[in-house]
Amino acid sequence: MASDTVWHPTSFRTHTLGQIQSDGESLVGSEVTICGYMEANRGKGKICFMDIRDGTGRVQIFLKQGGVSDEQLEMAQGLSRESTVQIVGEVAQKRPPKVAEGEPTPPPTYEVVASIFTVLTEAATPLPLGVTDTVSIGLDTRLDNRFLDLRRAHVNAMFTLRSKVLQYGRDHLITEGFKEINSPKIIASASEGGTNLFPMMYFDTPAFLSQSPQLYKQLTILGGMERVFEIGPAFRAENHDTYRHLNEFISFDIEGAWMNDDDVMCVQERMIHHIWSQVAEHDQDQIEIINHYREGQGDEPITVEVPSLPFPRIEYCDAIKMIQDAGEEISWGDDIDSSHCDIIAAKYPGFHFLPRWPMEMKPFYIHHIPGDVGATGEQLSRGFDLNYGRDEMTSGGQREHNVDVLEQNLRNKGLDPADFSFYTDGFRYGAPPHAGWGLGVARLLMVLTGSRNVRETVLFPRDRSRVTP
RNA sequence: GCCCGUGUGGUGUAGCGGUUAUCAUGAGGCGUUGUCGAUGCCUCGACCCGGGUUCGAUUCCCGGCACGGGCGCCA
Repeated sequence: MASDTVWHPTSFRTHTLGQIQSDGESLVGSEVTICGYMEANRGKGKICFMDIRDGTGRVQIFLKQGGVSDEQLEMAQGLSRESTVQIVGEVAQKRPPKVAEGEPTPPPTYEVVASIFTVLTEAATPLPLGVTDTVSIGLDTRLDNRFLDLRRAHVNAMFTLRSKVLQYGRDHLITEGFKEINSPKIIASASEGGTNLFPMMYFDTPAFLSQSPQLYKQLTILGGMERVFEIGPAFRAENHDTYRHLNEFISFDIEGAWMNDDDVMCVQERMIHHIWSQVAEHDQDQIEIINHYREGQGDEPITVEVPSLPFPRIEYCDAIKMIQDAGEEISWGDDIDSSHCDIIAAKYPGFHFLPRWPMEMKPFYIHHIPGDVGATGEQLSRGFDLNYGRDEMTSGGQREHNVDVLEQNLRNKGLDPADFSFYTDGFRYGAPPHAGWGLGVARLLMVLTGSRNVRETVLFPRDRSRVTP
């Protein structure tokens, strides 16, 4: 729980469980009203111990005959796990658990001795998945029952970290003068050829779900906003089905005026450095929760290693050579696929940029400097990727700001400039050189949390076969 | 879309041409208990669907569906 959070009392509780854990000493003897999910209950007969959990922590409730009514005691003892309860009671120091000879005495912890016990809602049994059970659970079962899966400590920690990552990234960009924007997600035409779009009807007009804020963030730059960013959804109707692809994902996008590809790569590495530093400084508790779970599963613990700056830059030409030297069949102009990325990742296991891709492989809006050619004399672009290990995190680059070149690029891709007039018109009245990138939030979270599947880091993932819940 | 694999209690698993279908977790009951991975005893709960081979199929074969892994695709 963030120490600077102010938890105001609500109609249902005077204190959070986190407050009782952390401020227990000063609360001893005072009456509190608390709420939570019942995680476990022990004891029959004259007493009952109950562990309850809310979004901030866990506390033990002690119920005894005479302390609460017999009816309430019986209800507590027979209550199913994950039922929600409300307790009025007095904070007390827990009796320390028995420790083996020679073991250090644990620090004092606090419990609530109940005087009024109320069941808010009773959970059905059996649970579709055990919130505290140690058995592992298939991802499909978890996603079908995400509302329960999310109650598991390490899953909750993952999404707490996700929130923090977005917060730190946002904070950093704001300190560099970026302003947050929102662009439309219902669009009339493709942002470019290639990617498949989800079609829809916008009243009587055919329309699509947006695959990228690309063209809109550029129009905002042309409008003089100088530096902008957006955290929003992108939709792609691709038939891919892998651990790292989804059909709806959250993209962290920036665009800045008077910048080239090198400049925005620097923005990106500073931002990632800031996020990792902040997590390492403030969120070790969440990392430890995840590691506690990983330990139980026999997985290596994760560590937040703040990457050093600058990130390595491996230009496309050098990457191709590196792959060829490893004995792979690849030639200039080929895409660098996952198995090739493994070769690069062997030498550069962390974050690394891959700048200067061939112009013919990049979309029409990417800038190129005429005469800036690769080893084979082919035109290079000012587009780049950011990878972590084998996985692509980001695509970015400097954008073409000359409208004549832009229209020629469209024609070179077999597209009709007339279809993009809503976009190209923005360049006719003075356009600053500018650059930007789009970062996959879920993929970044995979790196941070050690997840092996992107679905783990998305609350309700949308893949080729899943639209519910 | 292609290739490979898997489908067994609520959950996660073991196993087999004829079994009382294994274990863990869970659920229900009784007892004990300032417990804390509560505990002792008892009980409950499963072979994805359809077809075929066979005296007999959860097991073998075919099809379907679902899921997993890999690839392709992908700003």
